[in-house]
Amino acid sequence: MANYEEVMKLALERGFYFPSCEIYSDAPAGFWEYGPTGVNMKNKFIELWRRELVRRDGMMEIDGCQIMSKSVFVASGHLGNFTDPIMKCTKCGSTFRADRYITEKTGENVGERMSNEDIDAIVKKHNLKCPNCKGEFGSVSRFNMMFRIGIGPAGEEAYLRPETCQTIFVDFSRVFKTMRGRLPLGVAQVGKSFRNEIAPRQSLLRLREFYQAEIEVFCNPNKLDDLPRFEEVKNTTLRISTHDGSSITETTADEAIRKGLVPNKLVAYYLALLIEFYEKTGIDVKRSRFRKLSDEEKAFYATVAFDFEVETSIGWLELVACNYRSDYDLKGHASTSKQNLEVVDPADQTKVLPHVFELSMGIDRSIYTILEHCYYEDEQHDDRVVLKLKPFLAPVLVGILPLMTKDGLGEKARKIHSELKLDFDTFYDESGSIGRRYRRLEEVGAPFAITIDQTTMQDDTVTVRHRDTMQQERVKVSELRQLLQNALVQR
RNA sequence: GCGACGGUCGUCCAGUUUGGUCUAGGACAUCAGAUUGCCAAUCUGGUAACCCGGGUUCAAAUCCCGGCCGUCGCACCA
Repeated sequence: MANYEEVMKLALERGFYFPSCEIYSDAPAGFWEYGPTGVNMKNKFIELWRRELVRRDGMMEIDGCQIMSKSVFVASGHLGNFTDPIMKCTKCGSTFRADRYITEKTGENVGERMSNEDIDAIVKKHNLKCPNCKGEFGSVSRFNMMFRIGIGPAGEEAYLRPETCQTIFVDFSRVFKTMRGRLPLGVAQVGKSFRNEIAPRQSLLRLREFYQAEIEVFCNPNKLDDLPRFEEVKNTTLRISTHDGSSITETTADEAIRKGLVPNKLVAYYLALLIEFYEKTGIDVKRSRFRKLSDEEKAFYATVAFDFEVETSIGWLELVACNYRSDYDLKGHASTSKQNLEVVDPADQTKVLPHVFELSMGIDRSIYTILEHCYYEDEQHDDRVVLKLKPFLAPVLVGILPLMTKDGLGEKARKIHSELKLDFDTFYDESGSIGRRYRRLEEVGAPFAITIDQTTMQDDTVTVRHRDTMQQERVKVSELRQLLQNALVQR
């Protein structure tokens, strides 16, 4: 079983990801870049997401801006709810969430939206001191996790979006009208989001700038169990856990509804699509769960929430937040923008403000988890490191290796390479021993290596070596294309 | 953001205690050549690093200060 350090080492050595601005000593934490292999794999991950979620369910994909006006975040609640009151000890510098600390110590109810002055007053009244050093607290200040941006010469207030979905909400009305939408309608988006985390940590797992793949399903709240396509997934297994993770119930989607574990068909349907998607990424879904969040854990906009979590070497890792956001967002944007965001449900010609169920996926965390779950040390063969990536996620699909360069094998291999390289991710390598070249390819997860030898010169066949088994078979050059194509389609 | 510990070739490590032979060493990786010709072989040669900035000193990888980053703990995680 791989651990975080081994994955990290592989990522650095093989160009999956590495720290941003690393040649400068003032490079801030929480920013990482994808290298050649990483970006290739990420693109393929997104393509799989498109195939298995967006196309499968007939969703519409948009690509919105990362900088959005202040009003958006007034409406979304991020400017109000996303600012935490913080107080700092003047002596030892320890910082605390003011509202939580006071409530815990005094039982007084301190809302996040209480003014700084009022909170200061409560601190004075109870004569609260720093629990670490008994020092005095300074006055309360605010910490907002959003990055503020000044637009144009006037520095007009705007923000980098803290979640991609806000562009979906503000675009919803136009997309629905112009694309002839019908509820329930999924609107999807891949892009970057930005959060000024206090303590970014563990490379791809908690970033300040990160990729999300979000799906917002707009639905008629009165028809959450009216979903014929639920039949497609009714037998799909869902693993649902209590909020503390103490027990996991494994049931079909159908049964999960009957047992009351999932509130309705719409939610069950999308959880099922999600788990079917993750199964195809190569993540071990037996080590996953949909954890039902308690009221305290839920985001401010969510009424029902499941976190899709996967077990990794550093514990359970949240990959997707599945929130039933009700009409929180559209209502907020409707009232702040003074636009009517209701739509007509053609089935009964009634107007309705759609509710939203979202699948908010962390791409970077998913990439990390795939790497960790696919990392394999083969003890049978000198502890060779193999990334058992699915062919359709592998940065290199096939390595093309002449056994040696003389006797025309090099030319022959380059010819085969040029016939394949436009349609497949290939890697040509003629340097060093054949064994070394095989091992290098395994480390970036290449499922196949084809070797050109003397026999090739006689009968136009090559050996195809399979990454996981190291088995080889002899294949006609003319059949390579079909073989590779089949591997990509296999799911 | 606080505290503890740490930061040397792509990776891992030696050197720091006691400043001087460090013009920074090794292993693996990588590149070139030779050799072999189906599983990290061998030989030869090469590329390649003291996190950044200041200070102390005749002399700093080594000591001091500040910053940045990392790991862990606390806190945080819409």
